[in-house]
Amino acid sequence: MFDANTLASSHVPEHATAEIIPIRPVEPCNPTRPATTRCSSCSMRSICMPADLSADDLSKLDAVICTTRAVKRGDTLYRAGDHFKSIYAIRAGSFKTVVMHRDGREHVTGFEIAGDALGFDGVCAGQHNCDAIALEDSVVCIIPFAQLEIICREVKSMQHHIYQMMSGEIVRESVQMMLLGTMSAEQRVASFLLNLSRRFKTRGFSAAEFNLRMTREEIGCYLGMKLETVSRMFSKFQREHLVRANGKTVRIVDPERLAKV
Amino acid sequence: MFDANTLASSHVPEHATAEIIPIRPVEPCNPTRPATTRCSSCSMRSICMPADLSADDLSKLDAVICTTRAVKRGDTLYRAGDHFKSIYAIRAGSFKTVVMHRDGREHVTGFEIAGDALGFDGVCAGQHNCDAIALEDSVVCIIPFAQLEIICREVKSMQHHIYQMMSGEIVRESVQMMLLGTMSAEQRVASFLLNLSRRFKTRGFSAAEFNLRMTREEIGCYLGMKLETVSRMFSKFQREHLVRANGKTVRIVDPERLAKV
DNA sequence: CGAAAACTTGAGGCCACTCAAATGGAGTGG
DNA sequence: CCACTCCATTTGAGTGGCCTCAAGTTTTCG
Repeated sequence: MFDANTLASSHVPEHATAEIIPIRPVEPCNPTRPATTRCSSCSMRSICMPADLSADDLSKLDAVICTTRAVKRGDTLYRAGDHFKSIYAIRAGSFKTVVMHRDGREHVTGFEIAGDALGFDGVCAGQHNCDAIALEDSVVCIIPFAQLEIICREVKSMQHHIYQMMSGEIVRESVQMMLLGTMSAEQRVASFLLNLSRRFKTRGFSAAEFNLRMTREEIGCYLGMKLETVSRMFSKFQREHLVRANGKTVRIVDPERLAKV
Repeated sequence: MFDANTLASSHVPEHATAEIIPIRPVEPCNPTRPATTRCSSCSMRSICMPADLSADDLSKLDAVICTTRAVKRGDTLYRAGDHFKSIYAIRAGSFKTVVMHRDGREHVTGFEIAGDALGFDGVCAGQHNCDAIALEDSVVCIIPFAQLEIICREVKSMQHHIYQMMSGEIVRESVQMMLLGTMSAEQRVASFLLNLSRRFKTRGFSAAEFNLRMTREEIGCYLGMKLETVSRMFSKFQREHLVRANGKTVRIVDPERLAKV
């Protein structure tokens, strides 16, 4: 088996593997064997698809989502301006989405990890609105949107699920706008760490300790501050025994007090 | 006829009516007659519905969207936590959407005017995520979401249109995140004015002169700055002959230079 | 292993905030 | 219609948080 969990774990650096605790059993990764990409047997299904699909519905999905794509660290899955054709479910790895202003200014609009979907921004204008860049070697399921629309006309729960996913993105973005509009640098970094923690936990990893796949600069660009400020906040939290940060490895020591910052 | 244009115009304060130039003919408003709310005859249709609906499709829409609701200035259309049942198309007037943090901090996530849709944030969790508050006496079309989903399974172009609207909201929010994350106070206010201008123009009003329905404080809360700073930027633009602002009345004198700020 | 990239920390400056006061405008009641 | 009140807006003065610039250290990766 070659599922998302296996891959995700296989990309954790050696020195940190012991700290990351997958709840689901981890099976050995066999990269020589072609990926069997079927929603019906995917361990990410509970995260990226509705729960109540029948066997019949699942076979429809399997017929549509039959290809995956590997994206190497630093490569783009799509760029702003690219023709929109598919959305992508992250099977393994992680991405950042970046919007660019005409004057060259960049802003990171989100970090997406295994189980997240990418690409809904392209439906509106028929072309993507941001760059999606892999933060590590990653694998995505390719979901042709036209075919997904057909399924959604046939399967009510799929239809509703897609609406929920898009609505969820709207809600997450509005929360992020509040963060950017009203919070201090200290509060933003605290929120960021707790948010990542919660998402890792949902996916069966440790909520307390994890590895950041993004640089301080990328975090800063996401939170609307400079990389030096991010670094200072990490140091501050460390001094206050809220967090232990060692480079990319982060341990949240006191989540309650961190939330109250 | 009792359409959105008529209403919108009827709410423009007397002293400003002459400045606002509707492109479509304005018909007299007759508030004693019940509103005939039919998509098939609504002048906002080109803004809030797909262009290529057949007569048959339109009659399906008319069967679903049969009620409107008047919301007085300052009243809420819905609140965060309210059970989600419908989305709303603004027929006349304008709204702000506000998210609130546990600690009482508020952030304005958007200003919506006639032709815009409201409420997609509720699909995700089955309850609304923000408050929608009328900035002036307004009228919305109520669109029960469950029934809209049924239409979307039957009418391909409606299905696609809803996806486009939600995607559009995702894109607008990501642009706003960039604004909040990377721009100076001066640039934010300039973007805000140009954005409003463009939207008024799309709806057949003057791009150069319009009335703000929101206070400086609400603008500041939307742009992530204090009301005093908003006021200072207005004054600054006035000194530089980019904008003429007199209270709520704004005239954009030099849009090109304003865009380059 | 070596070069490049990422990270940390310090010093000083600037933009937006806070606090304060005066002015203007809208709505209300006599 | 006017006086009054309340809220919104403008403007000024001073402060502080985050940015800029810089140097040194650590980590990553070919």
